[in-house]
Amino acid sequence: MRIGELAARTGVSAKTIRYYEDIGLLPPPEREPNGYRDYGEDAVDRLRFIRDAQATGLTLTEIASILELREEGQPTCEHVAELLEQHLKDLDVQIATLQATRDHLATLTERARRLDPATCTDPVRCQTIAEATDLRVARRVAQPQAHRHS
Amino acid sequence: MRIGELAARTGVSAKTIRYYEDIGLLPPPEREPNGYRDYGEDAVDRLRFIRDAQATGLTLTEIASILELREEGQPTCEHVAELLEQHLKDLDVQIATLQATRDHLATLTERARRLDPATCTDPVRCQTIAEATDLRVARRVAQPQAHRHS
DNA sequence: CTACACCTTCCATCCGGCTGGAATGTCAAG
DNA sequence: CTTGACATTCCAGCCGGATGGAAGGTGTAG
Repeated sequence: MRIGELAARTGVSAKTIRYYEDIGLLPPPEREPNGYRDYGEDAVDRLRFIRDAQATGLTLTEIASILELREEGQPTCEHVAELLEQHLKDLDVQIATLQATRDHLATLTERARRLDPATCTDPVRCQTIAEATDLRVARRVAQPQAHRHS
Repeated sequence: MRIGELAARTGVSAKTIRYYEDIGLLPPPEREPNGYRDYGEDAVDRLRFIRDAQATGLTLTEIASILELREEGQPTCEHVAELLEQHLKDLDVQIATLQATRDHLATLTERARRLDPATCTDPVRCQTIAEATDLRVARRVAQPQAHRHS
């Protein structure tokens, strides 16, 4: 498939896909005779894996190492294994923190809800927040396959 | 207390504390006659809250809005409440995703561990990863109060 | 033919979140 | 008094992770 289709199917922009290739996160795909990139099904999996791993807080560089390990079935390096184990520990901590902060936020939310919502004095700020929220959701939540596709 | 002590007690650098003040995340503290910032105990709480909230994926701008809500007991804006509720939903999704990816990574880790660790061929990369790991831990995990304090 | 969607590369820019460093001030200890 | 640790402001730069846009090639449909 071409880059556009891959983008549509993963929710990752063509721009970003090329960028991932540049930084070594995606292997250079075959090219059609005209020079267009030609991806196989595996690229879809790989991109989804990247998105998920990214959502857990791994950097793109770290993800690249993991993918190397995954694809070669080879230990590129002892440190990759350590990285993974460390990250697992981090994840457990993070999950716990999330739960705790979730509760904290829940309290605040309740309070917010009990107060008069008509006193919005700063529409600019509000707008900013609304946008930020959208962005955050878009960038962090793993898209199954459907997406608002401009 | 002065900025240095606050930094030591929270694990947030003095530099970063001033930066937070600049962007409105921390209220400008009192000043000693000599101009030095003079913080109260609440600053410690506030910084810890910021770190936790940040660990859940909120941006600093979003955190600023929440803190405003928290401190004024006022609904700055309807959208802040929406932000919080949305974020709670996000958190639940995120926690689930983390668990799932955690398992995925655990599998990879096991695989990594079963393979020969002696074949490390790319020390530069390894170094990078090691550093990245340190950074990641430092920046994301909420410090209780102890920390490796350069 | 030409319009149009789609692809290519390349280079610049943006954003969030810091961080470094210069130039200067304050103050307690030796 | 000077030295040293700490503080101040201000401005520049960095990193990760993209994103924008120019300038151009391709290929099918009308």
